[in-house]
Amino acid sequence: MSLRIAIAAGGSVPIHRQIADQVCRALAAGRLREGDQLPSVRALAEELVVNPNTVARAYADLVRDGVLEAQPGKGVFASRRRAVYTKAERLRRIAEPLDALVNQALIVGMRPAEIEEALSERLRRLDPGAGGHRER
Amino acid sequence: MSLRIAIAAGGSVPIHRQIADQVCRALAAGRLREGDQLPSVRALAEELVVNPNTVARAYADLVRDGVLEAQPGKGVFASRRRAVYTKAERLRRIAEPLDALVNQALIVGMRPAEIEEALSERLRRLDPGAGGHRER
Amino acid sequence: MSLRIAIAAGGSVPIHRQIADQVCRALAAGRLREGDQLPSVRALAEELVVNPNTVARAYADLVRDGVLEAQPGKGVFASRRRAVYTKAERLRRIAEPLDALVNQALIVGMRPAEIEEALSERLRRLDPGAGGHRER
Amino acid sequence: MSLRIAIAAGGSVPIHRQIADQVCRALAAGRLREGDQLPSVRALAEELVVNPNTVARAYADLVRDGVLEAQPGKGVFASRRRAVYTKAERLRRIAEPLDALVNQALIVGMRPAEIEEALSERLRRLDPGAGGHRER
DNA sequence: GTGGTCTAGACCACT
DNA sequence: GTGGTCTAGACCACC
Repeated sequence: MSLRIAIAAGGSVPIHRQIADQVCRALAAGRLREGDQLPSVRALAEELVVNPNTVARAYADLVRDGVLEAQPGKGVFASRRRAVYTKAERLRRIAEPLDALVNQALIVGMRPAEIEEALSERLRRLDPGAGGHRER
Repeated sequence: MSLRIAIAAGGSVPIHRQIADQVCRALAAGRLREGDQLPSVRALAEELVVNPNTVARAYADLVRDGVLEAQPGKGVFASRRRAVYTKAERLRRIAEPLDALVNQALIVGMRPAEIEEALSERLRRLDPGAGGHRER
Repeated sequence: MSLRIAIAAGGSVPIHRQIADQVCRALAAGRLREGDQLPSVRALAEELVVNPNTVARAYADLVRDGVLEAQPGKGVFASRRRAVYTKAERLRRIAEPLDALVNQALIVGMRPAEIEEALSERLRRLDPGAGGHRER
Repeated sequence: MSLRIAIAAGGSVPIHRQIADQVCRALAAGRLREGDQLPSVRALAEELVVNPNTVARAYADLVRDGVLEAQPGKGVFASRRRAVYTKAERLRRIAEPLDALVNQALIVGMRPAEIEEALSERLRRLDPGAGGHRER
């Protein structure tokens, strides 16, 4: 399965958010294309060893945001209308997590160069490979 | 003394975290210097229209991280000696917000180089001159 | 599972600190092992006849120090990977209780050798034959 | 004056406790002998740049414990009846700070050998000469 | 006046 | 059910 979703149970990020994020990333990386059908709620829940409610919640959030489309009786599909942001809009949308990162880094005493290095290292480990978080 | 702390009530970020973050930013920006006294728990609580407990928690968290020092009966002060972690521990402590940033950036369609540029720009705006020299 | 936590109400040590300390001791003594689930906040609060907030604070402090891990909706668990400080930071973090011990020992008339012996004896009683650190 | 009291303002130990502790240590080290007169509350307060109330509190606590004796109109003197503890009693009296030290050390990840080394180092930096007049 | 602790009770998000 | 947050109000120790 090309979704390659990994759940990090130890962290503080809600599981439904992790699923939603990684679906979006699969979409952005091209592993999931417009119109593709996603695994059923129950199938994905079983694969991830997670409560079906949690998967349903993730799908519902994405449908609400227009990322996915639900066709009752058929399944859930990647939406055909993908949002495209201007550069300014992209920057605005990452402003909050960016601030959070910088703040936390300053608290633990990191210098700017070290923060940039940490980001580079993190991006290097991305690839089309599995989703970011370590597994437990 | 104006720390210019603003609370975003609607957001999902806890109030005590918002306070702590903005104290750190004031420290990093030089608006708050080592040894400076912070507003009292009660005063800041009244100014922000927030429960004193919430401010106390923000302060307590920063004291635990070595950013502030509390002298009961006197007040709370910006610490001189910042806590020192090993590099591995520093990385561990920013892993979560770093992942959050990368996730969000990928979702909105940013490429690695653009993410790094956004971070650099953010850091440049933060740094008042790297060593105590402000105002150029 | 019995953590055998006992609260000394009359003393000057805060309750949340007593709880945190005894969780650490259970961890060091092997009564609590990595990955084990701890009693829920509400359950432990009821058992100790203490406000849930107080237990929550003890748990939260240990989570911040990397001793425990909290999974909202699931429970609190003993962490696998302990926080790592530099040696200097470790010394800084025990400086205060170390001074308190030496002060008290000198007050009651103990000589250095006797203090060291008391510590050795205390450590021996703590570590039941685990002739070293535990590794994963 | 041979009391050589030093106040650490940054720590969490109350100032009156610091004063009382160091009077006891001066007594244990022989720098202060039975029957000696102590500096007046106001004199010591001025010397330490501390509120007189704080010094008075320290003296009062020591009088209550029988370490000092107050002679109204004359001053405060080191008590002639110094308590002598059996070894078991000494151990009992340091049990609490000893536990606090061990707990904190375990939290920050120190191994037994490292804790003992830290104590030795701390003791080495002490005033030598219990019962003598040796000054540093 | 200051910070620190504890209680009580409420609400939220997650599973 | 779980943990997390916030409010309200009280009490304490310290300076």
